[in-house]
Amino acid sequence: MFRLYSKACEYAIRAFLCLADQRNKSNLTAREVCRRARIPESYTRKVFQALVRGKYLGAVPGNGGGYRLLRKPDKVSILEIIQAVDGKYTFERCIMGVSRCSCRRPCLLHSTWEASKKSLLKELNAAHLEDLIRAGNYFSAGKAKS
Amino acid sequence: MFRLYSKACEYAIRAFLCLADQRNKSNLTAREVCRRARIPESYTRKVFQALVRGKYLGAVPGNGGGYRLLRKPDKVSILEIIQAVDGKYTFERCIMGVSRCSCRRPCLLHSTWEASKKSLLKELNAAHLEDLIRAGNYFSAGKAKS
DNA sequence: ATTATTATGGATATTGATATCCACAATGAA
DNA sequence: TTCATTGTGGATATCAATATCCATAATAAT
Repeated sequence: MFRLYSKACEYAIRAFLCLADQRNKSNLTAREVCRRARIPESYTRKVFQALVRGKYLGAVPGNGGGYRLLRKPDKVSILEIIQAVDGKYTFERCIMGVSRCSCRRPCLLHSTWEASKKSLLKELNAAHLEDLIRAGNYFSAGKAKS
Repeated sequence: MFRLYSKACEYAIRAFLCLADQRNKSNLTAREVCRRARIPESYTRKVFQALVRGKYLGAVPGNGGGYRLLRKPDKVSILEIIQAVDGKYTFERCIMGVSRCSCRRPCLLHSTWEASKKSLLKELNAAHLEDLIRAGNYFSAGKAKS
């Protein structure tokens, strides 16, 4: 079925929003982030590791340690998070599974999808963590059903 | 990662285009459709079964039998095929996995996604089998990598 | 009626995404 | 130094999507 992004990515977005909300305060442990964001801890830990390697998160091990956002919430778009977790080219693969699909050798849905994708990416690129938190539904957002 | 639709759906679209191209001629066996569309036969057979139940395809068993499109190619949109295979509500599930997400109780990405989805569905609804075949890239479309 | 052909439905195998667990390294506090 | 705390990395488990196989039913030709 349709999926905009992976589960790992869903958790990352929720965690980022949590960490963005915590900005300028002390860092948060993985346990605490996952508790607040209501996402599975053991799995999300793996996601964090990748995000640390990608320089999105800073990690401090040991007593008093935890994670913190390395970039300003108004500079991190949802599109960036998706690409950081699901891969830079997650939206570039041919939706018909044609390996050598391109404008010159288009698959059957190439132009249709190109048009749709353009507006999709535009929206995702325009949505920043800061905006979503300001929108005010941060704490009312329900639990993700894992 | 991102997926507009399932593999089953990808095969259905390719098969439908093949059957639409065959319109007004005799029906085609599953084997022949899959050979022409370059999709795995054993799996696609299962997809056909569902499409027969959904009244999209007509099936004739026995010698000389096969499948045929029950509706005119200019009346079948890509969106319809997707919904027939992946479920009518495949685009309606909350992308944040929030079970009770709605306009009144929006998830963090609700409005962002609603805007994106609107244009996406518009494109998919406007693309009909007839159009895609007329576009002329039907036979040049490469093999899907299974 | 017999045979060849074709779709159907059930059962099972394979694969990738998701999820969990545990030993280990790193850090701060006592 | 010793201890509690916390992130890291490897291994493994679980689950849903994908894929394959086989016995059976339906149909046409002979």
